[in-house]
Amino acid sequence: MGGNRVTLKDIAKRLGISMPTVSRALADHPDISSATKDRVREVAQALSYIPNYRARYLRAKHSRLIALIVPEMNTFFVPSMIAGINRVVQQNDYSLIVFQSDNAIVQERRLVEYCTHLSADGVLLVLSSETTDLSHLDVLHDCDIPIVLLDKTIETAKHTTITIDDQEAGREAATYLIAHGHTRALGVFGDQRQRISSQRLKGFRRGYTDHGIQLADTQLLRLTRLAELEAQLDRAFEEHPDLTAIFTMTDELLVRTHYLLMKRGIRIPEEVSLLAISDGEAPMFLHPNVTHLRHAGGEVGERTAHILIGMIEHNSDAMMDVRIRTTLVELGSVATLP
Amino acid sequence: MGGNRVTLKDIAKRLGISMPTVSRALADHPDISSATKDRVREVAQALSYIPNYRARYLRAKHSRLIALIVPEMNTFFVPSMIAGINRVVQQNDYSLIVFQSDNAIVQERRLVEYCTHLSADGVLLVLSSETTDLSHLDVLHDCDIPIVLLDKTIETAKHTTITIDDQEAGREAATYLIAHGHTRALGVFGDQRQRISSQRLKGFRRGYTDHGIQLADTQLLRLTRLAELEAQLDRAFEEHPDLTAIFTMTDELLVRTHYLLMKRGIRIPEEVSLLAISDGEAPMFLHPNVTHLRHAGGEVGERTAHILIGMIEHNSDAMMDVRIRTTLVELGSVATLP
DNA sequence: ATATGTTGCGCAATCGATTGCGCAATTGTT
DNA sequence: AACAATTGCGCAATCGATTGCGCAACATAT
Repeated sequence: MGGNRVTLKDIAKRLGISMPTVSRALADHPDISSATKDRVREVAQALSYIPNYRARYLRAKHSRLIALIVPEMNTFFVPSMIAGINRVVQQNDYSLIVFQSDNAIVQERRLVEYCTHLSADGVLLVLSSETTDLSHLDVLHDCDIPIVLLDKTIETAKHTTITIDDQEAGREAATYLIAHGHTRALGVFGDQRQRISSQRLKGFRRGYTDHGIQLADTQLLRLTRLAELEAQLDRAFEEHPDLTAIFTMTDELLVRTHYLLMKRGIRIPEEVSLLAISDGEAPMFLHPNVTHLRHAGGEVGERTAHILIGMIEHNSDAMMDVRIRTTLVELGSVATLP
Repeated sequence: MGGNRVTLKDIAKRLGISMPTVSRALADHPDISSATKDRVREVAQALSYIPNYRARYLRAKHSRLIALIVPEMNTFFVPSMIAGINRVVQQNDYSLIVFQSDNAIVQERRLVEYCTHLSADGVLLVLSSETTDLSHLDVLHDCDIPIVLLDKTIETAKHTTITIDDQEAGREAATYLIAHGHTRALGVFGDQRQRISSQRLKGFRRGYTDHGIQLADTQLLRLTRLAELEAQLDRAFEEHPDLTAIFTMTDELLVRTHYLLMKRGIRIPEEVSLLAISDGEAPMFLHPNVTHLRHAGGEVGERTAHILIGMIEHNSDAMMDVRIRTTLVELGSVATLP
């Protein structure tokens, strides 16, 4: 109930001047005398005036709003990625608004459309696992809203994407393990319908073949659901009782694999070494700390945000395909074999 | 560049009818003949018309937008809480927009104000650790925007809050440990300036005194930063070499405590038992699985969202103070002493 | 045939802030 | 003193969609 919001008109009436004058005074326009500006500011303060952004941005073409759509707020990676994005977005006087698609294409579509409703100035999108084509992004293009795909994407020639070089990271993992004598290893990967999973697997396998080692299919776990991990791992241990190392392509897989190793009473790294692609958080609270290829969410977020803001402000629609390199963090989970 | 957005006027012009008619046709207003409606819908489709929400909600008083402000996207709890909120929000045809205050009161203030700019219909707020009074929420009240505080709050008589019964949870933890013979225990708590920390500690201590056991101050760790944990834990083990159980008040503290126990080579639960208040995720990837008082983020989120939407739609400003009960999940980390 | 009711649509105002243009009052120039 | 330039401000239009009201055209009632 209570008094409706204070508007420019209220301030104008109170001072016996016109709305435009008040508007310009608050915007520090040179046409307005400083005496008037002071009086306006004082009254605005007293009435605790709050500008109506809907009205303001009805005229302006921009909204200074950047939207981020993620499949879900995962435990790992996503939080730090959001933090990184947020940092850059705020430094540039934009506001970040975060949506969650619940890994459902229908919701992703709905949210993308909603971004146009809000007239977001730009959109950051981490694709849902259901997304197989990008035609639902056309509306954004119609509205001239730049978009950047990050982390989880699919192949595209039309949109700017920012990922790590997944294949290269997989290969590096393999090379590292081989360099430490682990010729009999196991790789744990996610759903192969996702580019991120298939690329990392591909790189990992190639890393081994490059050194003349063929990995059997049973050495490359492909999980469609996390729940399958235990059974698949059991089988792998049965078929390859002599394996000396395990590589996991994400933190989610890492913590669960680590758990299952503990459960089996396997000592790390004495009996089995462990290597992961990781955000860097989980490796620090697992014992021993896990050697990993660091793929920092914060950095990905920051770079992505910079690029999007560049696109917004320079109105550029040049397509880019940025690959962020991972860095090796050596901790205590990989043993060197003779 | 390129064609600006399609507006009602474009559709009207194309059909030789007026804007209001188009508007009403799209809104399925009874005044409009179904023949006209069909033609309008067809053209709207063809031109891929997208309504401008800024303009629409400039007149309407509401925006169907609900804002959530969290200190940070933590690894634990927050993600599932957001998921829970999102579920209810969407069911009720609102959109959730998430902001992050980075645990800074200045940003929290800025974001609260931004909610008024956006004319959000309601605000959910998890207080930053720096927040000690709630005067910055007055602007929301001025704009008649209902607000609900959740999870991390401070004492307030003015605002609806939803938390778990922190003190009771702390007491239950103590009671459980005592019931299993753990008379010499250690509690690990966060910054005591936060209600959530002080209440849980208070309850835990009281749980022990209720059974005639006085806990020494060195048995109640109060961390202002996570980095202090190792040193404090070391000291505690020195002073209480005979302790048999550790309770951690959050997941963050749990995973790090678990790590430090592993590092010391302490076996759980044979040598030291472990109990936590937890979201339920971390306990499943630590070995052995950790017995905990379940404090599910999803449920908190859902209930909170329901309450806020109720406030929005019934325009009620009745103050509530909801306490959600935790449930005990017994896994393998607490031994029964003789 | 006149009065009354209904159907379908348009006019104009409105939401709150911004902006191009014009105009009066003041200051400066020669 | 006459003219030009500057200063400070207001009028009115604008952004895009919505809504109260009015008004034709047609159907129905008496």
